[in-house]
Amino acid sequence: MTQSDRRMTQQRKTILDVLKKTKTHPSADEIYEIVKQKLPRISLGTVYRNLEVLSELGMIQVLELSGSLKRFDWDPNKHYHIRCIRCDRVENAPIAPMRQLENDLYESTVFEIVGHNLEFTGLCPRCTENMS
Amino acid sequence: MTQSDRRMTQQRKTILDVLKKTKTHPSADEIYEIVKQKLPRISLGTVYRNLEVLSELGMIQVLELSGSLKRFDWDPNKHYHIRCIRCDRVENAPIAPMRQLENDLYESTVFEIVGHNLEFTGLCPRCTENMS
DNA sequence: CTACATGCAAATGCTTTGCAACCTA
DNA sequence: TAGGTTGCAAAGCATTTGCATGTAG
Repeated sequence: MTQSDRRMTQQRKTILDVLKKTKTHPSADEIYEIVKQKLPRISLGTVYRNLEVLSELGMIQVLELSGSLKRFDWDPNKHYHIRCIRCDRVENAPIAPMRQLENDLYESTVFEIVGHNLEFTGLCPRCTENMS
Repeated sequence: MTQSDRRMTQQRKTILDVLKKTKTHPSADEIYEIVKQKLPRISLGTVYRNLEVLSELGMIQVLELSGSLKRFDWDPNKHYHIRCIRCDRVENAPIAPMRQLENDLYESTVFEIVGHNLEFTGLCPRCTENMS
C-alpha cells in the first residue's frame, strides 16, 4: 500500500487535529479520551492504528521513551525530551540536536549507527512542589 | 525493608552469577532460560523479583530502553548503549558519559533535571550481513 | 464499486502480584 | 523461628489483531 492509498477519514483527521492542538506529548489513551468527545463511537484500536499511520506518513512522531508508554508528538522533527520521573509528563528539552554524536562513534563500534535518542529525566514543576 | 534484611538465596545468587557471566544485556526471559538449567524449578516471577532487588541494592542496573523490553546490565555504572533496530540486541556504546549535559539545560527548563539517557540505534554486524 | 478503515472483542506479550509453602539468617 | 523468598497461577496493562461491516475516493 502506498501513501496515496491512504484515506483521510473523520477519525484520522480528528486524531491529527487533537494532537496538533494538544501541543503536549499525550499517550494513545489520552488522545482517545479527547477524540471520544467529538466521535463518541471511536475505538482505542482505531486511535492506535491511525497514530501509527500518521507517523508512517511523516505527519507526526511516535515517542518510545524509556520505561513508559508510547507517546505521540505533533512535531515530526527530531528533538529531545524531558520526562518527569514522578508523573511521566513529557516536554521538549530546549537543547539543539547533536548531529556529530553518531560520527563520534563511527570508528569505535561494529554497529552501523542510524540514529540516537537523548532523554532527560527530572521533576516537573508540579511534582517538585508536591514533594512529600 | 533495609538492605541488611536481604537474603542471598540460591536463586538470587545464581541469577547474579549468570548475569555477570553473560556480559551482554539480556532480557528477564533470556536470564530465566539460562538460570533454569541450574535451577529447573525456578519461576520467571522469581527472576523478575530478584533482578529488581539486585538493582535496588546497586549490584546491577535495569535498562529501560525505548520501545523494547527491560534488559539487565551486570555493570551498575552509568553508560550509554546501542540497540539493534532489527534484532534488539543491546551493546555498550564506546563513548564517555557527558556529565555537563544536564547543566546545559539548567537555565532553560523549568524541570529539575536528575539525569539523562543516551541511546544509539543501529544495525549490529549480524543484521547488517543478513539484510535482504 | 473496491479496498482501505472502523468498531468490537479477543488475543498478545511483558511484567507484576496474591498466596500458601518454604528456607535463610 | 520470624519474616523475607519462592513457585504457581492469575491478574494487569499497553498494544495489537481478526473479522464482519462501513465508507472514502
